[in-house]
Amino acid sequence: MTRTNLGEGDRTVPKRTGPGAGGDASTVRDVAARAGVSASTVSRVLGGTYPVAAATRARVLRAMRELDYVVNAHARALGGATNKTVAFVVDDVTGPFYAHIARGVEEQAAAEGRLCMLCTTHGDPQRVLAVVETMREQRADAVIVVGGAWDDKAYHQRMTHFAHALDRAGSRLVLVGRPPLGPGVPATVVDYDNEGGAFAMTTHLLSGGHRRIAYLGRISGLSTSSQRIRGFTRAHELLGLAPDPELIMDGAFTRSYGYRAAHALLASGREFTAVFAATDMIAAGVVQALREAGRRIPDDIAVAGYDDIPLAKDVHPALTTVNVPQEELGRSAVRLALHRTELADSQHLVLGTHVVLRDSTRRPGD
Amino acid sequence: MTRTNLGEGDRTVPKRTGPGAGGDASTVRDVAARAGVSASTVSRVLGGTYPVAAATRARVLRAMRELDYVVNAHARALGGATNKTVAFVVDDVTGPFYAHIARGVEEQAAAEGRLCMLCTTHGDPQRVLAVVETMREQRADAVIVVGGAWDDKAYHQRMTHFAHALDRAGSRLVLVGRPPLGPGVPATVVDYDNEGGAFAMTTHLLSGGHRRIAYLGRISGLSTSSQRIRGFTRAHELLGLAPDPELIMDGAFTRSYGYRAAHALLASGREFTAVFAATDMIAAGVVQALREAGRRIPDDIAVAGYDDIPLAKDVHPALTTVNVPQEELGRSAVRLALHRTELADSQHLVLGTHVVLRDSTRRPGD
DNA sequence: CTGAAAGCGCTAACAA
DNA sequence: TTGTTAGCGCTTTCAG
Repeated sequence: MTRTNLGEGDRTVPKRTGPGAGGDASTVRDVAARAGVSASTVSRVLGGTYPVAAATRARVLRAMRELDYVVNAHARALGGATNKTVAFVVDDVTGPFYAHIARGVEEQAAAEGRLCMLCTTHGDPQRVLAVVETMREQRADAVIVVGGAWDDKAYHQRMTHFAHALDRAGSRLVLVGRPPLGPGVPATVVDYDNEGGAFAMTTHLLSGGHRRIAYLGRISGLSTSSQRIRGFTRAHELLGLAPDPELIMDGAFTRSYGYRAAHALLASGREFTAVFAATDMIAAGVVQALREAGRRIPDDIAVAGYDDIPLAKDVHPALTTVNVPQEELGRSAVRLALHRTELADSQHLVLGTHVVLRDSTRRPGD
Repeated sequence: MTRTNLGEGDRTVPKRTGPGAGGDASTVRDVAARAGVSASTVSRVLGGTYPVAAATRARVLRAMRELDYVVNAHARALGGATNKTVAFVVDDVTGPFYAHIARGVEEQAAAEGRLCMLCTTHGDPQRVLAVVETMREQRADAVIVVGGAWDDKAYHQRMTHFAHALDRAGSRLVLVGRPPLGPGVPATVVDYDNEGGAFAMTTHLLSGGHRRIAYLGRISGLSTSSQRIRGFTRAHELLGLAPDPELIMDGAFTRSYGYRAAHALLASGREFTAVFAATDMIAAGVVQALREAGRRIPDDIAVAGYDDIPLAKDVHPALTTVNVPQEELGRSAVRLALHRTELADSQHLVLGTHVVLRDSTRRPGD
């Protein structure tokens, strides 16, 4: 409450250069002085990787404790090239899908002795570019960018440029859930089988007897979307069928979009017996809309999602969905970025996906 | 695919000191040389806050572009005291509650021109301590710690120590959703009205005619819990009632705990007409268990949660809960840490909470 | 085993 | 308006 300006009584308070000022942390030299050694010796104790007499080391350690010394990470980073930092660039931490990838990234980073910088871009390509640039300034060991890529020429070029720039600086660009930038571009890609998942799910629905399946999601611009659509279409074709273009609805990856689209679909009078939502979030909106309209799930209409976020289990009925190994994506991203001895300069890892069967597509009798 | 080792053709590739090596970014001096000026001039162009002849500036800017120059954030931070960085320490980004606070922190940090470092501690007090120490090394402008505090003497002392150490270094410790460390400790506290929310919710249930309300949550050790219990109890006392200790179940803040506890409660044969879950996560588990047991919500048993995470709307029936302004908590934390001119050294901000009425407690006829 | 000296890349006096 | 000179705190040769 009241400030004790009487001071002096405080233990372990290091030298106060000027009165009142902040930013007066103690340095190696302070420690050295107190321990009666040179700065280099203190540094050697800090590093640990050098022979120092036990007695000396003890004196130094004590001095450090007494002065409450902590190294200055910046000074340290200035000498060496790296900051022991991994940057994580994502649209929005609030989405469970990204949050789980973030967890994987953070955990692996911690396991590898790296700190994790988090930046969000709110779906703005310009901000992605800006943020990656900032990470170059920070000399991050790796820059991990998650989320759909934009089909924009200039954007693509800038990212390619960053990939080269980071590479030159001994760092690494990692793209998670995005298509590669192209051959020869030094970037690691960690992806999951988007098309395969969509294919498997569509096959599951078709084999359940569904013939008119609505697809709800964001169609254009995002690479993720086109892959899922391709799987959706391919599954149809394998049975000599073709999806009805009228049932493919373009929108956003949000709950509210699913809600609105489902209502619109019902209002349109178009027939359909199943909905394949491009994300679980969309599916949750769909479920709500169908329930409000008095349609039973899965009896009247089956609903399937994509991603397998925790929400899928909370929706009622529980959502059949495509599992994406989110945490593993994050972990792999860090691991590959930090140890890229193995493969060539352009690594490309694709993790598997699989259908998780729950109640929202269960046929009566199953 | 194949590396073009023919090189030399590459435009804008800066000087390569040794062959093959990484970490050869260009520096102010490189730029200066190329632009035919001194390093200071380049620095002035970088800073912007200093008169430089238009022609000179143009030459410098061009040189920077040609060399693909980016400042070294560490070198810059070494001069000044700060890294323009805010640290965010949290149990687990995967929880929606924390994720939303994280979003607030990240957004406000970005708005204030700060980068955001993310660290997770997985409920381990030791890791909190370690992480805060690391953030001291990073010279973060602010260290924001979120989540329940532990009633541990040594832990408390260490945190108090860090508060002083950070303060001395011109930085700031911010505690979000935790009790203050004590008077005179230079830390900012951003909290929300835990007790008030629990009180309001309990009052709501009592006024709905419920007399035997079960409370499920983590009771011991965490400050958050005891405050909520206090509100729960106080609401009873106001009506001359007292909660039945048999209905207060100690566990964890997880979905699976809610699920297990609800089943156990039913199996125990104890009577109750409402469940007040300490978090929405717990409530989700409770809802599932009750549904499995064939109890109707809210007709047989009413369920209420706490936090108002998005999940509350997805559960069926939608969850009555206590809204906590998560993003605002995060934003306030950053804002207060960065501009703490106003109040005394020990700031304490308490944000309000309020009951959000949904279906899970709706009485027939409401 | 320890100290002295140089320098990482940048900024900020102090001159010119 | 611009250049010169000194460090910021640490690591790291190179001597001793």
